[in-house]
Amino acid sequence: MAAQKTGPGSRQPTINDVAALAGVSKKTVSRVINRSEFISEKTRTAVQKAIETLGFVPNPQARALAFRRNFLIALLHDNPNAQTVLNFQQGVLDAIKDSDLALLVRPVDRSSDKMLDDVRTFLEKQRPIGAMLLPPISENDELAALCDSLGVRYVRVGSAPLDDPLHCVSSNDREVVAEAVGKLVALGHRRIGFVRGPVGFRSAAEREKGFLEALADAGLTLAPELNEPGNYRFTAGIEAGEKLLVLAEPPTAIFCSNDEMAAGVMSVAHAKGISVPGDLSIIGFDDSPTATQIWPALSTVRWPIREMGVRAAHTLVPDFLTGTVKPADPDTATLASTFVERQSVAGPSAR
Amino acid sequence: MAAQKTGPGSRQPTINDVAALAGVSKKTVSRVINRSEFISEKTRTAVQKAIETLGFVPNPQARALAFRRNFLIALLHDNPNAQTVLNFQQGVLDAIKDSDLALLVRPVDRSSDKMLDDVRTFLEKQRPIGAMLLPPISENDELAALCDSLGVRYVRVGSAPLDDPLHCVSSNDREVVAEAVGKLVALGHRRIGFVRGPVGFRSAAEREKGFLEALADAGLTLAPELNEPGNYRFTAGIEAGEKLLVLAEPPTAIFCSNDEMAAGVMSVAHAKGISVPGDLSIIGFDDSPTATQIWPALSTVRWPIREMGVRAAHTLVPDFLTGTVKPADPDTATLASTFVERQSVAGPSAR
DNA sequence: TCTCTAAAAGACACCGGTGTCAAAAGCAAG
DNA sequence: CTTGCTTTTGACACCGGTGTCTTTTAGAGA
Repeated sequence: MAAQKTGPGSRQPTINDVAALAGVSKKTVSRVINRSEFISEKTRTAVQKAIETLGFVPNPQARALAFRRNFLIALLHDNPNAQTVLNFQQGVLDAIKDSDLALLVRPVDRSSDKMLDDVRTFLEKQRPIGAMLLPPISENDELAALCDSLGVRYVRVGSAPLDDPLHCVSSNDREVVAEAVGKLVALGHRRIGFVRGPVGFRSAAEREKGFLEALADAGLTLAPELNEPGNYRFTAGIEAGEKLLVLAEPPTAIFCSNDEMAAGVMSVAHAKGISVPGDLSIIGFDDSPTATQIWPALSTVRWPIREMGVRAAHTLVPDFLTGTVKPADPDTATLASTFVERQSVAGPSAR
Repeated sequence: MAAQKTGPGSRQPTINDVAALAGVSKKTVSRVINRSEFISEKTRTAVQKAIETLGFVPNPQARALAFRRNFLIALLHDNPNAQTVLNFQQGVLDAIKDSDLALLVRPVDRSSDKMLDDVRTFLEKQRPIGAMLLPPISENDELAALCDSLGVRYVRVGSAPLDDPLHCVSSNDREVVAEAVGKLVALGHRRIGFVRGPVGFRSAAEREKGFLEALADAGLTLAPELNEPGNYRFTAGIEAGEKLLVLAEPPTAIFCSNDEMAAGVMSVAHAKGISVPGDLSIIGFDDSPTATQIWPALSTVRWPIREMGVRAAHTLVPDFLTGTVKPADPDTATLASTFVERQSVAGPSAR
């Protein structure tokens, strides 16, 4: 007798509707939804049929409440590079596709002094199971501590291990930068300029290490006048270019710690009539969209950001991801970046 | 007797804890949370204090359940341009900052034939209050119909009104393209090439209209050999450039329907030794990061994407956004794009 | 002081699921 | 046909809030 269970109009069917239609208790329906093993095949089939007939979809809010845990994971980033964020996000979505999880994306303002409070408020309000921290904010230890103190799991994504493997997904940037710069050396370059990333960034330090390693391997050292500071911005590339390219003995190649700065250096070269790669080889880092949208196309290092998203999801919430897209090699937390050769690199011109 | 209400360790305080501490019923606490007017100042203050003492944050899942409505809005996009998505998202977040809403971001694959099913599943599962559709998927009428049929509000974001104002936030791309091309004409350009966006895209059609309008206003027509198809990709710009720049009488200026294609055309110009802007002026559209990361910097049209995010949020869920960041002019659904002049434009060289 | 009314506060069911534990059903062995 | 066990199912409380309706309190007027 109780009110018409399928409801008037388009009310969303509930577990009670399914139970009524299948002639079982709601708890039994719950068991089917959650793939409990203590249920007979016959009942399971009947309930499944009722679920399909009604087009029942469990209410995630109600489940979250009853489970005392919701099914959200958060992606915190400070957008240094939109494409990177989106690619990573795509990887995470690949990984959680067939799970019950949903993804909340949250930009944070690293430069704000209220940053920690903002994140705290966000985490307290949404109570995600876990949070993924993209660089550069992944390098912030206070943030990781905050997650810990709130009982929110976290994974830090970075260019080198930042924490124990349980909390970390990283790529081998240092090695690949060394490889890339090694190729410059192999081509015959001896005066190789360096444009650094911002001070205090782990990624910048790793790239610098890789660069210096490659020089050292070749028995070279970095002349002070070839070492330029930078901040990952295009304008820093311009400034570095303006200095490096007017030297009495200018470099024949320049490694820039990211693509944006490499684009800046390249602009200066164009403006000064310096041919790339004829007179100057340039290598960047990130394989951002810009890398293939400038001329000549930029040789750069691509980090496996989408795969890192998959990996990060599996590191963060392995218990929620049975039977979904898996990372290629679940045992290593470090994924391989690759050097992508394009037209901005050639041997030094004979002079 | 009842278990220690503040709980062992770090259990999140609930409304019951607050009620107990303040010595009132949970319903009264609920009234304070929801700013009910039927409550005495004294009680409100006492409850507020208890809330602060405990650091109580209402459980959004429980609220969602009780309200029979959650506090989620969704952003659906098919990532044509990562920066655009992120800027729009930022605008939405600006708008919902002080509200109870949270934002779910969801990329969809426009080219998949399961796209509608995917979106349906997503909406049924998450049941957001509303969805924002970014171009190009905002142009998909089936998607809008799907939202309607699921009782999910929606807003379509586009380069021109796509629907009634209740469901639409747009920019005046056509006018601004006409303005930009008008400047080329004013500089003395007569042979102006055109690289179109993909067929079937509203944005491409609008930009084309604006281009043709400007020509018509100047009494010019578009010569067939100066009209190139495109698809918003860099390679399409390359192809268009390869054709336009080898003509017996090449254009002195080219309008490209987006920045990426403009970058392609510019690459071809560089490769052919054609000076930009000396021999060729180029205008793009989007003001993407690339626009300022190529040399010379690209003149382009910037659409007010972040402001559109704010506007979209207010159009979608005005009832949830009292007292938060407001759009500048709440009455128009159409926002103004602007022409951004940079170094890629000059008068035609005398020949 | 007492009555009446409006404002404030509370009791209790309910939103749609899950956990616990008890009851029912199924089945092999006696 | 029982007994005793295991498997399957269900009753009921509960998660943490809100809606409805009732009761209590406060204040104005007689």
